[in-house]
Order: sequence, then structure tokens, then C-alpha cells
Amino acid sequence: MTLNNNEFPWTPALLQWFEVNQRPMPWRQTSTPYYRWLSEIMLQQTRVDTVIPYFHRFVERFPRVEHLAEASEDEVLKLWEGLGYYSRARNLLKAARVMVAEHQGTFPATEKEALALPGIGPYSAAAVLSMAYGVPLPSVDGNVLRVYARLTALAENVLEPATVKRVQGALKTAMPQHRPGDFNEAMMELGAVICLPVSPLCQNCPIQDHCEAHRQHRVEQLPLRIKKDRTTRHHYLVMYLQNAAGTCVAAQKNPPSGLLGGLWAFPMMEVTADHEDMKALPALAAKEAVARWQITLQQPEAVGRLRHVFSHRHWTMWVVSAVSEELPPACEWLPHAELSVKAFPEVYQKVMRLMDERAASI
DNA sequence: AATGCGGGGGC
DNA sequence: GCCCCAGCATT
Repeated sequence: MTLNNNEFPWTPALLQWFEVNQRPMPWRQTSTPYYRWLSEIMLQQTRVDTVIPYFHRFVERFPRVEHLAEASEDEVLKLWEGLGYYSRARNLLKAARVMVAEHQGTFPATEKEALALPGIGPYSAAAVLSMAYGVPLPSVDGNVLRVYARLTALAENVLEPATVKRVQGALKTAMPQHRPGDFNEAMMELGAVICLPVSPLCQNCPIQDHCEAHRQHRVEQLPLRIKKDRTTRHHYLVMYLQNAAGTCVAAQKNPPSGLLGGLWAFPMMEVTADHEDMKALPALAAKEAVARWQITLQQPEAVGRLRHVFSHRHWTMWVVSAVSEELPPACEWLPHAELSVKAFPEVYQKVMRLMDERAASI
């Protein structure tokens, strides 16, 4: 065993606290590399409580990485539906196929090979390698940055990549070499249940005596998170377009990358004005459908307004239903039953729910 | 270094 | 509304 003379004085108290207080999680029961990898991908920018039901569905459908590697992207996206950041699902499938083809169906054991996998960055590589194989690399996520910034009263913007790198370096040299996975999980667990972003529970903190921010009464002011507001606002007309027989709805599969890539969508037209006058919507939709799509709408009706917030953009959607025998570009007719089979992101699930509500009220 | 990329929970 | 969440890929 490698002794680490630079070890943090608070490490033993942290590990002891973690042993007693860690929350049970499905990927902690049987800690296979596959479970650890899958859970870490799902947990990127996503809360534990949100992930758990998705994790159960995935391991039930794909008990081993070999099963996942043989799946279609459509099936993986359907299972991922609603979890967000869909490039994670696309990269998950790619990485599974790499593991089967090049790594004997398991997660590679070196940092270099791990980082070469699609969807694996410094955080996830360190997390999986430390927890599955005991490789002493620090997994630095938002929790760890917050805990470390407070412990050391770090006055740097933790959203700067350079700051993250410095924290990674500091933790790498001082983290325990014998239980790196427990250390990483303990840091994250402390950030998740004690060292909270707002109103942290310092009275319950096992390493409060070692916290410089607490000593300085600056816990609430740290960490520094300075970011620019990049949100943009967009307005759309969303068409719920059915054929004359009423059996199908017009929809399209998004391009394979980009926003909501590979998922399904209803045809939309971006509009500049804010349409406070619902009565003018049907005529506007019909006019724009001719101008942009060269198709004629019958019985256009205003259904309602929806709002959806992404992390970087705000959508206002005016939903219009109509009948047509013609399809907007790149669209196809989906039988109604297919709407629950194809992967639709939350924003279009809202459209479907709105249509269901209208049907129920008529 | 900056930007794009979901959705939800807590306040 | 705002903040933040077990971040990564691309440019």
C-alpha cells in the first residue's frame, strides 16, 4: 500500500461519516463497472432521485453491456426519454459497442482508455475507475467543487476550467490512495446532503472543524460561481397536423446531433411576434404553412400556448391543430399509436398532453 | 476559453 | 423567477 504523507487531516472523519450515513443507491448494491458507468453517465448534471427509475429500467432491459451494445439507438433514446441531454444516450450506446469490440465487454481500467470512450470526461473517468477498480483519481463534480471551495475558502470562480484543474490536482495528490472510490463518493455525498448550496447543515458536518469557510463565516458566500446569462427566447407555431382520416399525425425525427438530436418532434415554424391574439393564430398558421412549406391547411384551430425552458433557451409555443393531406418537409405520418412508441422529448410531450386535454374537453 | 446541450426540484 | 444538479463535446 502506498502511504500518502500529504493526506488531508479530515479524510478519516469524512470516510467514517460516509460509512454510516451513505444513502442506499441501486448502483451501490452490486458495484460492477457496468453499473457504475451507466449510473455515472445518467448522473451527469442530473439528480439522484431523477436517475433512479431510469437506472432500474435500463438494467432490467440491458442487464449487461453486451445487451446494450446490441440495442438500436431508437430504443436507447426511448428508454432515455425525459432524462435530457440526449447526447449522453447516443454516446452511451457508442461506448457500449466500443467496450464490446475492444475491451472484452468491460469498462477499461486505465484513465487514457476511459477518456477515449464517447461521453467519458475527467469526472466520469475518475468516478468509474475509482469506484470500480480502486484507481486513485479524484472525481470533481459540482458537489466536490463546493465542498473543497468551502473547506479551503477558495476564492476562485469554480466555473472556470482552470479552477477545476487546480482542484483536481490538489485532490489527486492528497486523496487517500487506499479507498479512492469511497473518498470520491463521500465528498459527493457530503455535498449532496450536508454541504448544500443554500443553507448548508454545518452543525451536522463531520469535518466542520476543518472548514476554513466556516471559520471565516463565509460558507454561504462560497463557492464563487460567476457565469454569463446565455438564455435566448424563441417563439414558435407548433402544428398538430392530422390527415383527413384522422389516423395519423405529422412528425419528424430530429437530426442525429444538436438540440434533442435523434428524438421526434412536431413540425414548427419560428415566428418573431408574440401572438397575444389567439383568434388570429389559425389564419397566420395557414398563411405561413403555404409560404414556408407549400402546403394547405384545413380547419386550423388555435389550441393553446405552452412554455418550455431549456437551460440555455426559453420557448413559447403556440399550438395549432389542423388537417391536411400534405406533409411539411422532412415529416412523415405517424399513426397515433406510434406517438407513445417513438422517443419524444418533454417539450413535445407537453404538446401531446395539451391535445389530450382538448380532446377530453370536447 | 466559450458555447451548446434537458429537465426538474427547491426556494 | 433563479439556482443548481455525481459534465461532456465541440469549436
